[in-house]
Amino acid sequence: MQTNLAIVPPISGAPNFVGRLQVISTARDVSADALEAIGTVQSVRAGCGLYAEGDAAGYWYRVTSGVLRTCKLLPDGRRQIDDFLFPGDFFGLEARPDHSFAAEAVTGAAVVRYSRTRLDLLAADDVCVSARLLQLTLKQLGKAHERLLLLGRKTAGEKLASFLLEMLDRSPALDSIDLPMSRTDIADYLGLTIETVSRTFSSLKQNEVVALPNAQRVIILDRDALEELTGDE
Amino acid sequence: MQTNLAIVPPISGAPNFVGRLQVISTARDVSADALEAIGTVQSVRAGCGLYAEGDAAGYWYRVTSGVLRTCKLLPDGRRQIDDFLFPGDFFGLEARPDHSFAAEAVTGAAVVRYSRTRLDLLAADDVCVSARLLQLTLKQLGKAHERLLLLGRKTAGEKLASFLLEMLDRSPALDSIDLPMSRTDIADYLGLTIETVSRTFSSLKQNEVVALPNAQRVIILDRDALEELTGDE
DNA sequence: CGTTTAATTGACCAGTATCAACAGGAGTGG
DNA sequence: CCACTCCTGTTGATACTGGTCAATTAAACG
Repeated sequence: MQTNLAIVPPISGAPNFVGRLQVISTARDVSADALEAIGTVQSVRAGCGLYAEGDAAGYWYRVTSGVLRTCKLLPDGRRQIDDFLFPGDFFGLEARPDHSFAAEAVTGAAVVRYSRTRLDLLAADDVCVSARLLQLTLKQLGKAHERLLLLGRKTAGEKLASFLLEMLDRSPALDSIDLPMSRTDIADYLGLTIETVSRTFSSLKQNEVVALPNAQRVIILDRDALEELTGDE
Repeated sequence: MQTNLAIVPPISGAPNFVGRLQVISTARDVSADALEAIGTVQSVRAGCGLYAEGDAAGYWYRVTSGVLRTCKLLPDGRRQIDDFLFPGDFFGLEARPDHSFAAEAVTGAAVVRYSRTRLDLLAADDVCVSARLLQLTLKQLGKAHERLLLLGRKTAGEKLASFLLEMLDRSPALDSIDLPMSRTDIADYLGLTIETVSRTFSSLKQNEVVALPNAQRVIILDRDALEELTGDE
């Protein structure tokens, strides 16, 4: 899917770590300026890991381009994707000293990373920074709770409908989506198998709720129907 | 199960709101003191709601006694319990101006509540407070992610084993649990039905992993076996 | 083009849900 | 004190959603 996939192994079990660093500074206000001053750019190839579960959580990240995923694994290989991360999203800040989940690039991606210790110093100094961190974390918590309901109580059809509307929200287009992730990723995000995801897509196509010119592209034909199908009224 | 259940309707759909207020102050350090100074005690009867989904999120709460639950509902009545809250736990802080989930008492309970606006003022003033808020929120986020894996990828047996070990951690005893919540609550916490929860309990009893003198009491006979059964090694 | 990988589709199966009956306590009233 | 009722939990029979295994198609890459 990506031109560089052949160079580095895109296996999620043991991802490669690739990066190149460079200082940037995109000032907006005082605290944003202070924050940007400690950030360095890092790029990750498609399929590569940024960090693994259990790695030291020394940095906090913001996506500048591309898409990443955070995920957890059970010892027997079952996987749960916690979140897909799009440009503008933050991730990697955790309560414990090491990461409780892995972060991997879905497509080629670039992130800005901030040293956790310097971030803590900044937060200790500037109330605006700490308030912003809290706000962002609370937003993530709210999203996680929404997903608990999805995973615990929704049917396959409701899960996929919710997913498509979520992706549509993040899509530049109003009525179409270009899915950057594979069916396997979607399945592991929704707590389903790839076959069920595929079948549910086919059913949406059959019922003319969406059109599927190819596996990546989704054209929303009937947004109202899709919203009905989410289960949350 | 509770003596006052007959007095107030314990229906989760439309919970009653009962409370009584009183200023307290349990100082430890400067910021804890400042925090406690703005807290008021409120008590909630078993089965009653503290707030509903959609209510203004004007307060932040800490449990002092009893057990509560936070939950979300789908329009057709399906319910997902986000968390059970025990003494010492905090809840109710959210990104948006109103609550995205309801909070209800499982048993008779007492909470301390802090005005959100006064909390924000305190956090803006005292870096210790904001750091503590962030730390607590990050811890909650970590727990939510753990639960995503449970709901998305674990089997009924693994879910119940994980649940029992979680409850054991919070239990005063080392090898027994007194479950404060009903089978329905456990089912809605684990994304199962009450029948499956009951059957899985019976199977654990059959295999002599636990003993069940009555529906509330669980005696752990084989902790190692229970840990094996969680799926996360 | 041939090769490889991802996605779809089909047949069948299993885990969990659903529906229903039954058992065990707790509270109520005679 | 003993039925009687109500409520919660357990157990059984059966159904169905979604999983598993396998074959096929489609797309990507050299």
